[in-house]
Amino acid sequence: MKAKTSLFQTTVYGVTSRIPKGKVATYGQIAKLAGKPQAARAVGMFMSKNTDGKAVPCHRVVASSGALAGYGMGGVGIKKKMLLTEGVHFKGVKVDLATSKWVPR
DNA sequence: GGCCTGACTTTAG
DNA sequence: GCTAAAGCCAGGC
Repeated sequence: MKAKTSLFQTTVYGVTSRIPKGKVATYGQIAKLAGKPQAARAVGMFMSKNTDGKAVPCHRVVASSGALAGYGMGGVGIKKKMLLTEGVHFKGVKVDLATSKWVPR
């Protein structure tokens, strides 16, 4: 079979899978690493279409404000819970980017 | 090939 | 700090 994964999707998935445990990245950050700093929406779409939750930690991807955008596997509630379990700090209903934001190298 | 939708981001008030 | 509007990207029909 042929993987219909486009170059952009491959890059986005690669970057997302690189997010370490206990850290979170923003859509804009992933988009930028993918080569399209303005493709944050497209990144989110791939996540929504993504069924590889085991290979791609889409739950570690949040909005630029640290707020959880969404999760097609149970809702942001489950997403938040997973992040908390991994050691991500939360600032109310949002992620504490000050201490849990992923810094790509 | 064109239009609509979507897990976004940024700027302005 | 919050709300509203505009902009950009890719997928699906």
